[in-house]
Amino acid sequence: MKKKAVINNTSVCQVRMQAISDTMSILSGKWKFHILGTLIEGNKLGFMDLLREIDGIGTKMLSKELQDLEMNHLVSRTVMNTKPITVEYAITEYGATLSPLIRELAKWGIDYRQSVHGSKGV
Amino acid sequence: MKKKAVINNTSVCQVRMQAISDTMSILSGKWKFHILGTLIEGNKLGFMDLLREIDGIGTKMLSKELQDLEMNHLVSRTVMNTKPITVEYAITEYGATLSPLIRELAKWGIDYRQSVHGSKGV
DNA sequence: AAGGTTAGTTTCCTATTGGAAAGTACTTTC
DNA sequence: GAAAGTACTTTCCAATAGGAAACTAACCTT
Repeated sequence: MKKKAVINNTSVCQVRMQAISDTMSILSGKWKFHILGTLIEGNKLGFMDLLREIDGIGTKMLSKELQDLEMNHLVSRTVMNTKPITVEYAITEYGATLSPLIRELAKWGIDYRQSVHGSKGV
Repeated sequence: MKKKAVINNTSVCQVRMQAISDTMSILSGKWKFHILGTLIEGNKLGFMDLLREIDGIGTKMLSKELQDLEMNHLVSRTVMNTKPITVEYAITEYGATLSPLIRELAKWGIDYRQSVHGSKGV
């Protein structure tokens, strides 16, 4: 008698799995959450602002990740006609729908630190 | 006059950034959320069960990711003394604290699909 | 003309990720 | 004794991710 997978064979679970893959592929990489988080905090930031805010990121990654996020309509890019050209990056209305997710992410990380340092060993 | 980073220089934001890094490093990789999601759905699953449930994963990755999750106390591993040895993997109480995060992740992914297919273009 | 600011791009290189396949080890069933 | 099931580990390889540094390019200030 062959045992069959029964727990996640329902279409509900298939959809759930797919949904998690979708979200993670859009938000993949080391910097997406940091960029989004920063833009949610401080609306409208220039390229150099972001470079300064996000500790450790380089121009290549920042540029590439911003393009990804723009392509997915999570971030808007506006070229201003200022003296030395500046660009304003901002979170879009759609991008702002990620706020609860990012809040959960940060919340869990903070609780994690506390559970590790507060009591030793969780 | 040098402009300084002002938006995220507060300790609150530093902590937030660190928290996001922590969470993401613990849950990094292609499969962690899938494994956790599956274990949250169906409590207590064997290695082979997980292999069948999680579409596309191989033995190497499943084994490695389970070890990671076990090390972080998110998943428990119990060797049963059955005829052909079986191992029961289950979500821990601590691992279950990730439920809201995973729920948000899935929710956003589902909404994303709808926003792309429902109306074209977000 | 030199140097600084903005906003990137390009190149080169290394480290990590992750998949396929085969191997290990033990036990039960045919 | 051969096959099949459990649960892995190991090896080998290819693709991707990501960092450092240099470079482009336009404009302004001194």
